Amino acid sequence: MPRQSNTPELLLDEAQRLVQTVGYNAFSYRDLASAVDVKTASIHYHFPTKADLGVALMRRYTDETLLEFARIDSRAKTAKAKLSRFVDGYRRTLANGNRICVCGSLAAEVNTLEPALRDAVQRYFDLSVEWVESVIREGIAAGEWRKPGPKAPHPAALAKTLVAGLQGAMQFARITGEDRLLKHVEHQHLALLGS
Amino acid sequence: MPRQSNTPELLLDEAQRLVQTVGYNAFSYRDLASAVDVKTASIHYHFPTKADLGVALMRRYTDETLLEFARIDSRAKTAKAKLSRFVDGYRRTLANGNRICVCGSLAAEVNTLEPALRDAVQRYFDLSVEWVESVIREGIAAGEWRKPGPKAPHPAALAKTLVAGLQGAMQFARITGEDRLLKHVEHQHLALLGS
DNA sequence: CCGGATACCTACCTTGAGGTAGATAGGAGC
DNA sequence: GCTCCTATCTACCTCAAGGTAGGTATCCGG
Repeated sequence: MPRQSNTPELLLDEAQRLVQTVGYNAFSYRDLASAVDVKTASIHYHFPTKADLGVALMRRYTDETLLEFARIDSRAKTAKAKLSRFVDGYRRTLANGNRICVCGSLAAEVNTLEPALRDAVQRYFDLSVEWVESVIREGIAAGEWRKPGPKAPHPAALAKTLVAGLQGAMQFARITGEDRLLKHVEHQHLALLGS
Repeated sequence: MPRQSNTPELLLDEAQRLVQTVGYNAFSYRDLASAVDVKTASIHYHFPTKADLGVALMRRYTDETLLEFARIDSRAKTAKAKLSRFVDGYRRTLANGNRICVCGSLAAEVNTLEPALRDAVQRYFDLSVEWVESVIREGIAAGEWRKPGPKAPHPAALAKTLVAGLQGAMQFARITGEDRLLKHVEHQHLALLGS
């Protein structure tokens, strides 16, 4: 028995997969147990309650997303390229077994979640919108896009509709099989920005 | 004991409210029973299984929506006015106790639903998109909006992103408290149409 | 006024949920 | 070699889920 097992990570992997495919309320410790091949009591050892597991999952998911933002910031040259990579993350998620965003899934059940978990979801959306908005402002400052006015909506509004639109598009696409929807959302926002 | 009770309707009312606030998997026959003040066995009398209740709910919800489309078609003069009324329906839903669309809620749990229920959700989205697309084509034909081209996306794409965007916006708005998001989505689509 | 249908009830079942108590195996440090 | 800690196990608990069996009250049509 190793002093440090990676069981918690394996459990979070499976929990994330299940949240993204069936939802938070629809999976049980038994599901996790059979997938990772441990007993449910062992899961309670690592995550005393399901809310603890949910919070741990959200922490990891948020950290990974912030890391991804940093990666995009350092590697993509233009604001347009940054947005494109951002949307591509959603596309890859959907392509990976018809998953949707963890927070898009939790958003639908938000009124059943522990406050700590609900707060984590809200924080994730806030961070996403904040980053997207900064990218939009950067693109405007760099002359890639036009300034807000009668034709171009404000960056704050565009950032929110992009994030919300992508979440909705993933759920919609998963049901209808529509595979170009995320691209449409991206292109429409680019068009509104004037590029 | 009346020969025809309205218990089924009351049950569907409460079931709909619960789907829109906590989700389909998060409410039980006990919840319905206590709200409508009957016993769970009576609910099984009207709706033998929960899937039956879900299907009945979707039938009613879809019928009401189609009726609403017909009302809009007969009362609104311009295509722009039609879209405005359409979006206003979502706005009213959200204003009514922070509810989201029944199908937006079910969409997140779609992989846990009985096939019949899943089909009903897909049909709802198909019907919505179909109607929105027809309104957009009507607006273009009437000269309200510009034809699809390099600047204006195709009606089919716009219809899908509008429906998906509104679904995402409702879920996003419910969490963040953002109240102008639906308007933003509407205005952005109008801008893309050139009005 | 009686038969049958409707709409409800009481009482119960099985399953699976989250969670707990306490025992056990095994590597790390003294 | 003993002890401690980590990680896991077996065995159990309570509760609530969806669902069923069978009874009963009420009303309507004949």
